[in-house]
Amino acid sequence: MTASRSRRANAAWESLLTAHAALMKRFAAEPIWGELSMREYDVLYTLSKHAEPLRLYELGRDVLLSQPALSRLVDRLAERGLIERAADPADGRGVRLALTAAGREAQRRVGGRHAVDVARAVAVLTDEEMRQLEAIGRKLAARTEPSTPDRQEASR
Amino acid sequence: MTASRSRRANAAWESLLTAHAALMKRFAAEPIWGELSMREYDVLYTLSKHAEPLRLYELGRDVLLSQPALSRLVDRLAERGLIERAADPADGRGVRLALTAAGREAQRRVGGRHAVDVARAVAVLTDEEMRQLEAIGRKLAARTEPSTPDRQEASR
DNA sequence: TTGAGGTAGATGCAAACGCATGAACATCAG
DNA sequence: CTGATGTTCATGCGTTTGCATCTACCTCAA
Repeated sequence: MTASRSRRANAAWESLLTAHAALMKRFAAEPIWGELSMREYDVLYTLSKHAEPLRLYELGRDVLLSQPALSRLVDRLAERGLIERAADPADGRGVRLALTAAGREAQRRVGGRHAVDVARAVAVLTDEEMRQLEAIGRKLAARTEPSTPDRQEASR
Repeated sequence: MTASRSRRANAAWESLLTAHAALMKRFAAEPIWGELSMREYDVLYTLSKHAEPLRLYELGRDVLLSQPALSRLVDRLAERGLIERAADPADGRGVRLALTAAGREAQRRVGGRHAVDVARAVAVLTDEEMRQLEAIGRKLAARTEPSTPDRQEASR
């Protein structure tokens, strides 16, 4: 990897970070969330994308939260009747998480309003840029297998 | 705004969110951070980008953290000798925040290692995509003035 | 079949966070 | 000059988070 390519990569990542922070703040300031925090909405949204119940660790892939924090967040949402926990018949350790009717309704209600704000914020991009961003995000999120396996031992 | 454009905008934003979460997790798992949390590094990095001391609220624009949380994070970094707080002579309310020598050194040490990981993660993109991402991020972060000023009153 | 090692999720606890609010200063109309 | 309003940062307090660890279960070689 050349130095200029590394510099460009870091500039691109910083740009993504800045945009993420700026838009997250803008969205958080919108009066659309009702009694859901953005993180809670994130969990409900992730569940709403899947027809099948999700395992906790599957949720954890999408939500930027530690496993214990996610476990307790799911706790609270279950106590509030928005999520249903069920034991996984195929794996005695696991749980199957699904939206309840109330949870789905809450996700739809908030999600509809949030989508409007997202569309407004992203509207500064051209259609072409939106397509580019979607493609770039997909490539970045795709797990790259460790090209240098000895990185594992490089731990402190 | 057409419905298809809104859908594309939301897909693009979700793609950005997913990439952000995936890469943040990957970076957090790297054994490069020493005694700095990623948020602490973020603050040190932001300060390192500016020659002049920063005000707390200026830091807050870049760091995704509430003002009280940022105030206390700065507290801790100052106690550890990485940041210097000084009263702002031009504004009795404000503080001027700057890296100490130790803070700059810590930022450089961790930043150098982190940049390698960033470059590796972003290397899945072509040069052209890196440029696109940088441009897109810049456009998204640029504050769009409220096109519909009556949104202010639409608060609950 | 068994037991060693791995994985999924829950829990104790200290640290950190967000919300509401306070204190100090700045600004500006009258 | 003065008081009303806005801004900047700090602090009290209840909630949430992360780290370390625990329990329960799964997997698989011997």
